[in-house]
Amino acid sequence: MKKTTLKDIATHFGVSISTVSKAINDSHEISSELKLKIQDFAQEVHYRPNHIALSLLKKSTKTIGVIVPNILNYFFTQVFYGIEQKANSRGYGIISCISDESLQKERQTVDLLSSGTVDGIIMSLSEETQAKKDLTHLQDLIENQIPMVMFDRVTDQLDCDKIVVDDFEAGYKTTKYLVETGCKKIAVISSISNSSVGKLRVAGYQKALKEANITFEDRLLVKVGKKDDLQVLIALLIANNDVDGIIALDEITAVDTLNILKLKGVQVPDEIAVVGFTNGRLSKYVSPSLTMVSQHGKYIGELAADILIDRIEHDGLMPFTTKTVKTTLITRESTKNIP
Amino acid sequence: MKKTTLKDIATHFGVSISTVSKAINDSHEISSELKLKIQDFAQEVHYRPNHIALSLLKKSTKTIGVIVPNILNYFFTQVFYGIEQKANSRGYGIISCISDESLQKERQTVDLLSSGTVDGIIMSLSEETQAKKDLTHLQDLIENQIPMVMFDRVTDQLDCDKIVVDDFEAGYKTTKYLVETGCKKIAVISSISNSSVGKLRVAGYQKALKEANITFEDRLLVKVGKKDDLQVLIALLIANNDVDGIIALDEITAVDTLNILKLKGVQVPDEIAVVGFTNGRLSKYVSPSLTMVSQHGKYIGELAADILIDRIEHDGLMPFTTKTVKTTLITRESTKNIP
DNA sequence: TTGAAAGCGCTAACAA
DNA sequence: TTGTTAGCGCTTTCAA
Repeated sequence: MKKTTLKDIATHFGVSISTVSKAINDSHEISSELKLKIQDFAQEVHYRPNHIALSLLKKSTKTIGVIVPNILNYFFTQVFYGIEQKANSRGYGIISCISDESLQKERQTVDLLSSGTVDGIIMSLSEETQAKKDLTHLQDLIENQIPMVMFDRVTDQLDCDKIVVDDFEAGYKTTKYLVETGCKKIAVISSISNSSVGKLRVAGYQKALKEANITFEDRLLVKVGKKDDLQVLIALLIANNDVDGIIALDEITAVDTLNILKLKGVQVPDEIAVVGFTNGRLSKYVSPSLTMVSQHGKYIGELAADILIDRIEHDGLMPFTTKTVKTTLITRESTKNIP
Repeated sequence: MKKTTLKDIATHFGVSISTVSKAINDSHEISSELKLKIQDFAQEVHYRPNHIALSLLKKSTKTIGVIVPNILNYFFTQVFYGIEQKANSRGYGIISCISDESLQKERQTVDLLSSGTVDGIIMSLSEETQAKKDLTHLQDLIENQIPMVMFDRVTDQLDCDKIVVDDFEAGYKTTKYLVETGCKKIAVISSISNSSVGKLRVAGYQKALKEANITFEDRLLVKVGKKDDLQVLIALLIANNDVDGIIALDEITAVDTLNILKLKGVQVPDEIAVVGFTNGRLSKYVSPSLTMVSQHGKYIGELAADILIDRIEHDGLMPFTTKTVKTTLITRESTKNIP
């Protein structure tokens, strides 16, 4: 038993297709008697209007495309969740793509989405895209007038709505907090040193240092690559026995750092305080539990969906906006209290 | 500048639409001269065939629907990732829905997907659906001949391909392992006691007990609900000072249990060993690191996608199969070694 | 080598 | 109150 169409119903009743269409859409043009019969029958055979046909006709698919670089990252999972929730509540489905931090896959994905499949796109740039600064695929998108909102990993090169985390302020705030709790030598461990996000956090960190009259030292800015051994880098970092605070720019690094410190017999937070970014599931379960910067992923997702759908529906020659979402510092056991 | 269509190109060259179509599809029917001109132009204006129109024509959307109960659960995230990867590599997009453990949302979602949007569906039942045993929405799906593969939380009531984790064996294996490391009083803490999955794990646990000549005690089977206080339940459980092993049926509960035990000054694993289900990110970062049962989420996702796409493409009156994926016990510090 | 026409499933303007 | 027609963008016979 294949999908029932209007035509099937029409022939069944010996009426025209448009009559059935109208009946099913409860049009006043149809006699209530016929309408009832048709509606009952439609129910019976589980008639569902073909979404594809409607999309073609209306030139609107009621779905939005979402491209995230990495779904296993809790922040992105949260954003994704927020988007799904909000989109759904506003009657949109979402087709989701994971760029896997790869430019090539991002391109392929954009290609797929730009062929009429979605009414708009929400995305965050892949690492590779940010590194290589190749945005042609996205420029095409914008030329083609496909509404897009970018979040978190955005770029100035593109004209569209954006939502960014206030990473500068987050870096600033975090550093300032550490300073206030008495830290004098604060290091940063970054696994994302060539992303816009990473740079902003470091800039905020530097500003806070300056305000506290602490001179920035290059050796305190630790960049870890995929194949670097964090353990070695940290050993090096704390060899002088002077570092008393560490800011890790992602959750895993934060937890790793914590464990390495514990392993080395360093007291956290008394000897070294630790703060991490992304308030995921790990942070509150380790001990000592980690003070973290929450980026409010779910909220960002909801916001992105709202902005995109607003633009799709009321269209809009509204100017593009960039919303900045402030982070929240969630203090736990890995930092000392402000005296 | 809106989307270019075949018609636009046709009028631009003063030829017919079908000519353009053929030219773009590199048909031999068209003179290579014209073909080249058209292809070049198409390139220039970024022509992309409208995916929706093609779907309507071909009655195939090249996308599959995925319904997971809860994306914030690491196991599901992993499965999701596996599906995305595999589907993508086979030329399919995925439209994703989160049922949020709610029957109503699952129904709504199935509704959306069954209107021609997808060529097939991969899903895991929501908690509520399993509890209420209301499967009418899914029966409709199957009647409508929409290929579906269920994973993890499946049901006997539905005739389709299935992938299950060997939860019985996992429960058995885990318990047996604890017994072999010397545990005599093994408790189970279950947050999913009315799911098929939970029941199977407990059954495996009971079998292992029996084989070890340990009588099953009801008080050792702790069911925790959403609003129960785990701390109280555990206090109660270990009041007798005889429990020496705990199996937690999900990751969060495992970590919580571990922390509560540590808080109470219980030595893990010496006094009480702890094993948890779902080898997510938490387990290896807590200390002592947790021995966990890995369900191979990503693999399950890939498998599901493969099975579904095979069925979609070679169609198939092939009989439905149920694949069972064995779990792996990843031993870490929270359990003792087998002597 | 090119084009006309039909049709995928549906809606909407217009006729009857 | 019902039906006819055109058309969304595309492919595919079949005819020219």
